[in-house]
Amino acid sequence: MSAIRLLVLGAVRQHGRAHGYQVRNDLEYWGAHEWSNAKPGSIYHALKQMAKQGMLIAHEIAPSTVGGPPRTEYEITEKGTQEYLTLLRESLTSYDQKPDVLSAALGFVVDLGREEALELLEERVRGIEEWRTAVTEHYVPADGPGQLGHIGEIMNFWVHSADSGAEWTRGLIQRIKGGAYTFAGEGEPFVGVLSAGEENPYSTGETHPEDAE
Amino acid sequence: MSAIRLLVLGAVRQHGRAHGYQVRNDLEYWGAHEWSNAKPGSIYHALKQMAKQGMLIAHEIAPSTVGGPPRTEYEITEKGTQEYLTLLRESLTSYDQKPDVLSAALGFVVDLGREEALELLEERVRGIEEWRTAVTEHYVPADGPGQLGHIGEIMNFWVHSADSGAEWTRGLIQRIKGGAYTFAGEGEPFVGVLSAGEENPYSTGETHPEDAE
DNA sequence: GACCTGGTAGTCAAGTTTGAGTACCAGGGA
DNA sequence: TCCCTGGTACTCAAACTTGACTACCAGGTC
Repeated sequence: MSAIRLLVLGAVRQHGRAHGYQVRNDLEYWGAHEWSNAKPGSIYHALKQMAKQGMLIAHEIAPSTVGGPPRTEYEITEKGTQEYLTLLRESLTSYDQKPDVLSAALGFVVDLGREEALELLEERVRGIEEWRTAVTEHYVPADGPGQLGHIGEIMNFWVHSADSGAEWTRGLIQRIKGGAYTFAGEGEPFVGVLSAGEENPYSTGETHPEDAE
Repeated sequence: MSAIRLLVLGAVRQHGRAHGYQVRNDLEYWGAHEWSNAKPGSIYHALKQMAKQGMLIAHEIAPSTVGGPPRTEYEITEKGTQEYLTLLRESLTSYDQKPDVLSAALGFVVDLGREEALELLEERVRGIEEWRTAVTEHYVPADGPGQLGHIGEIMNFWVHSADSGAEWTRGLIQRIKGGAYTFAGEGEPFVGVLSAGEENPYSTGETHPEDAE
C-alpha cells in the first residue's frame, strides 16, 4: 500500500472541501513530496479514482477568480472517512518497511484518541519484534550464520532497521504517554493545512495555527 | 528508482544466460520477494523492457523438456553490464530511504573491488550526513522546534532513520576493512544462484556453493 | 504594446506494478 | 482411467506512477 491515498484523504478531510491544487499544496507544505510519491499526477489520479469509488464527491466549479482552468472540488464521504481511519490505523500498526506510509500516518495520528494511538503503536512494536524473530530464525538455520557470505549483510541490514524502528516507536510512545501533542477530543486541534489565501509555507518561516476549518 | 532492474540484471549476469523463471527463483532464494517488489509480473516486464532497450538479448527456446510453455532465455549485453554497474554504484551510494534498493545492492556488492566498495559506502555516509544537516536546518527554523506540533515527529523519524542508516553503514565499512567477504579479483567468488536442476532453496536448509557458473 | 515570468490548475502518454489468471505436463491416488 | 495436486513458465488487464506538458491569466518590463 502506498501513502498517497491516506495523504489525499487526510488533506481533503482537514479542509472539508478541497480541489486538487490545494491538496497538492498541503502535501508540499508537509514536505510529503520529499518522503513520498506525492507528485501532481499521483494526487490527481488518486482524487479521481477515489471519487469513482465513492470515497469522495466531485463538484465541478466555474473557472476560479484567479485564472486558470476550471477546478474540481472534492468532499469526503462517510465511506471515505471510514477508509481514511482504516488506512490510518493500518499504517500506524503494520511494519512493512515503507517509511512513507508511517510518515503519512504520523501526520494524522492526532485524529485518533490518545489511548487508541498508544495501543496501535504498541502493536506496531510487537509486530516488529515478531517479524525480527521470524526472520532471524528462518534465515540463520542449523549451520549457523556466516554460511551466507555477504548475503548475510542483507539480513543484518533488515534486522538493524527493524531494531531501530522499534526503538524509535518506543520513544514516541513515551512522549505520547508523557502528554505530548493534542489528540482527538482534547481541545483545539493543531491545524496543519493552508487555508485559502494563506501565504506560502516555509518561505515565511512561521505557521498560522489560528484558522480552524 | 526501484530495485527490480538491478536484481534482474544481476541475476541474469550471474547465470550468464537465464530465463524468467530462473530469475524469479533466484530472487526468491535471496528473499527478495520479501523486501522488494520482485513479483512475477515485474520480473517478466523488466526482462522484456530491458531486452527492448538493448541491455539483454532474448533467445527463443523450444518448449522445455519438463513441460510448460516455450521459454525465452536472456543474455546480458555489454550495455546491460554497464547499466548493471551504474545501478549498483548508485544504489550503494545514494541515500533515498528505499531499503529495497540498498538490500539489492548489498547482494551484489562483491562484484566491485574492495576499495571501490569502501569508497562508495563512505560516500553514502557523507550523503546521509549532508541530508541530515539540510533537513534539520530547513525544518527547524527561527522559532525553534516544538512549533511544528506532532508534525515534528515526522522529521524526528526521518532523522532517526538516517542516523541509524549511517551507523549501520559505518559498521559495514569496518567489517569490509577487516577483510570480510570475497570481492572481485580476490579469488573464487561466492555464488548465490541456483544452477539448473539444483534443489529448492531454504527448504533444505543448506546452500550449495560448489557449482560456479 | 509585446514579451516574459510566475502562479494556478490540471492533463496525458508512457512506463511500472499488482494480482489474478493461463497453459502445460507429471505423478499419484481411487 | 479419471481426477487432482503441484511444479514450470509465462500472460494479461487494471491500477498506479512518472515527467513532461498544456492552458490561462496577472503583473512587470523594455
